[in-house]
Amino acid sequence: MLMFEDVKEHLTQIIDSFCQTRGLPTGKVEFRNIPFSGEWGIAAPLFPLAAADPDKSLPVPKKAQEFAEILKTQAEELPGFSRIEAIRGYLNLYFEPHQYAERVVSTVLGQGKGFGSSEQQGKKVMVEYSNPNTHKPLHVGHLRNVILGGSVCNILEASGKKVIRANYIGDIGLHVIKWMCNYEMYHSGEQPDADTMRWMADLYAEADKRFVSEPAFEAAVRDYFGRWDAGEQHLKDLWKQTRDWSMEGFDQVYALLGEHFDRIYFESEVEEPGKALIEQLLESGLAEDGRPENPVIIDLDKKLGTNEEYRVVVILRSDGTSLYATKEIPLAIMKFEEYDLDQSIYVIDVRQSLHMKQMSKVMELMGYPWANRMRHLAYEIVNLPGNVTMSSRDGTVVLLDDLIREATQRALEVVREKNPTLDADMMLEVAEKVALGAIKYPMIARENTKIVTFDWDSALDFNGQSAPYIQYAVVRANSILRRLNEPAPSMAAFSHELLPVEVNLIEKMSQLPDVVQKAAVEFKPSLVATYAFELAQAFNDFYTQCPVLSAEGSTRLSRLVLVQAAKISLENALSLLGIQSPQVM
RNA sequence: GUUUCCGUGGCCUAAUGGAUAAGGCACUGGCCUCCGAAGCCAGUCAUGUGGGUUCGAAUCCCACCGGAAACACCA
Repeated sequence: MLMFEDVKEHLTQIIDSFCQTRGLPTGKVEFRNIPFSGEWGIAAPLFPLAAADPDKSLPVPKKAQEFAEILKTQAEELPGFSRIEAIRGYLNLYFEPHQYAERVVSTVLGQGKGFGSSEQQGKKVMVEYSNPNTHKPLHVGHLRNVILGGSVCNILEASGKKVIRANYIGDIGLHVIKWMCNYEMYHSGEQPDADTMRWMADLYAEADKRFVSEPAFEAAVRDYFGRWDAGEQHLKDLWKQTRDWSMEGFDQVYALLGEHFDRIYFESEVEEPGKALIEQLLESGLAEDGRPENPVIIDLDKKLGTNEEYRVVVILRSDGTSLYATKEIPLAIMKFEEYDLDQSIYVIDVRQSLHMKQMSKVMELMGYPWANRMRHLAYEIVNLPGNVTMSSRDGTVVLLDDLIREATQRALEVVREKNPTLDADMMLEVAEKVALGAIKYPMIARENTKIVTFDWDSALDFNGQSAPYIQYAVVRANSILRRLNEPAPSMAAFSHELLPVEVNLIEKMSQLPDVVQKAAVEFKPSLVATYAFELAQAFNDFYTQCPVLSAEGSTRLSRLVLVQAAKISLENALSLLGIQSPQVM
């Protein structure tokens, strides 16, 4: 509870002086929330203190209870608590509910959109994410990366970091050559239609199919690759044009998802610097040249004296062409030189863990002091039911385009049914917000290291633990405020008897700043996703049990400000997840 | 073979080493003359196995079982 540091400090002083008189070490006691609902306070488990007592005449739980009872009498002078109890080795302090309700609600209302965020501390962090290949479609697997990366950026910003959103685009390679070759042979002169993404994707699928099934086409592609390497101008022009189309398609999707980037890196711009670096690595003796038979490698285990831990990195093919690692090395350097980063984060799926570990080690061996400030944020992939990995080759991918379209269509049907009086534009706007929320939420609502299984039924389910459930709570709150025929009060005293559901709602709201901090430190948007759902649950409990507009006098006023604060908290939590809140649905 | 990740009700997930393991889906039965039923209430069912550390373990350590992944010219 970030908002009640002063209370904790007082209590800490009491406990510390108790420790000093008994000859016990200080700083052993940490506070936690009381896990029972309906009451509101902090708890101090005294077991660590009891275990540290050299006097072992009593078992730890009994001693903890004894300490709790002594501390209870000493803490009773503290203001602001309605009740203090010593039970089962815990010292529980229950807040005076009205006072703290006012404190929480006025903080939320005072900070508004900033509630949950902390002040800037000047630390600079780059987050690289999304990283699509041009000329290829985006599918549901890419979605997890974009949503996770974007959300991590939001959360880091809210925690007080300066964030640079970076995107590393794969704009060269076999996939690009295949696409261009197929285009020139079968679609020469054609232009993308309004749905650029889709058009590019269809042509890519066609090219890939020909590549594996038509030997003549495969031969043509190889010929193309040769001409590309020779630097034929015509191909460069075509490449630039088609890459632009692909980038336009990405921009459409990013706009729809609400994502933006501060810095775009292209693979093509780091290829030559990479090759130059390889020469340096060979001169310094770090790399070994096996050409022409074998590739250029760095044998990390040999250099470090480790055994099967870092393995071997291949940094240049035996024919002298570049690889992933060739380009990663200059890119990492460029980032730190350009931005003087405190941290450089890579949102990349878990299968590249070894590779990321190797890259960081290579940087260290090259003598860069920032090598240990690179961090791989690994996440598990998105599977299909039955543990089937999505593969563009097997045609098992679920295209992002199709998913968004289908979800929006479904959402539109529901909106039309629930809210038939809305005009058509508004219906579509609401349907998009609901659909996108529903799609995004499962991508970040579980731990990064757990596999997400995609299936259409649950992706299009707008009930239960889902974004629409949380959005619905916002809409309900908004509905109350909309029906109010007078200006909403800016603040009110909480003098009525608070029901347990009101206390729970207020307590949940108060936790947002803590949740954001923790999510930022651990790079876990899932904590915010879970929190947002619990907050919505707390609001729904409140909504069903506490009449607002029909309540009397001060109860009505205090509930009105509570509704406003709850709405702000819900919207802020959703916004950190990259999910928008409709006002009606 | 080496290494990493994951094992919690029928299914999916949650729980700074702390109190009675929390929700969602599905299923069954209730709740709209009352601020929006995309909601609420009620019911059945769970920490892979065996050790260890600890006052206390779903959580930390070891072993095993089961699943996934990575490990020299894909990214």
